[in-house]
Amino acid sequence: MEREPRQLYEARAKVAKALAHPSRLLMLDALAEKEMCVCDLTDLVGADQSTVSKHLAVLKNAGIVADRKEGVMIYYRLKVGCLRGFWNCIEGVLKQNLKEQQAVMNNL
Amino acid sequence: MEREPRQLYEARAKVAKALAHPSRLLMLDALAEKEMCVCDLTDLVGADQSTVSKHLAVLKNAGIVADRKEGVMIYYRLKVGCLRGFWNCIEGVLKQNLKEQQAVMNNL
DNA sequence: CAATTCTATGGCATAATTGCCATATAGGCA
DNA sequence: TGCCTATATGGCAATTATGCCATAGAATTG
Repeated sequence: MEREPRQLYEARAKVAKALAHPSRLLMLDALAEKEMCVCDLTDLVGADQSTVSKHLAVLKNAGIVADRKEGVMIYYRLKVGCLRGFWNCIEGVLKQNLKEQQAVMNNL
Repeated sequence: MEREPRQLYEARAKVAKALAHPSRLLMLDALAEKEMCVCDLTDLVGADQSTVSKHLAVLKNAGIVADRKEGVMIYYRLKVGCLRGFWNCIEGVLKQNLKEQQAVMNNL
């Protein structure tokens, strides 16, 4: 039962950190449908363009998205297909937690 | 194409934040095999016991682990089954990224 | 009860993240 | 060339995360 090297967990943590922000998760959800330029994503998120640009840099650096230049605009696209299923599973668990908590409240 | 409410992304971000630390990921990997007490996890991680306790509180608060008291000891167990598959997928993507980067380096 | 062990919490210093402003860079167009 | 648009980056202040120490609480044992 060898534990895997610390390096692996730092790599994973980098990905998890990139996911750990509501605006970035919102953008990823949008990018799951189609690629979008920074201007589109800026409208979507409703933050300063420089802020969105930095968020995208985080996602790109983590390997979660890729970009493509077309004229002046830069289009970002999702590179990872595991997110939808992952969040479905997580949300299932959290919903179950809620039910259990409510059951406790009701003295079940 | 309604976007889901901001609340959802904050809930997801909370889970992602809980995952965003190498020590916590190491513990989760260990807990995937069997439940462990705080003392076991403290040995595993090699940090101060109070630090490990706080990490566990983060995981518990995010709904990722649950605990059980037995005498003086508190056993933590994994509550979420999606992690193994998620990291497999992520690591597959990252490995692919590496290959592509190397190909670029070799002027393919 | 006293002593010991296991775990959680408060407090604090350090480090990392976040978001905006200002500015730089680059492409498109007159 | 000059101007406009789209994007990225530097810098800074405010917030949040991290980790250790000291300590508190709870169960066990003598």
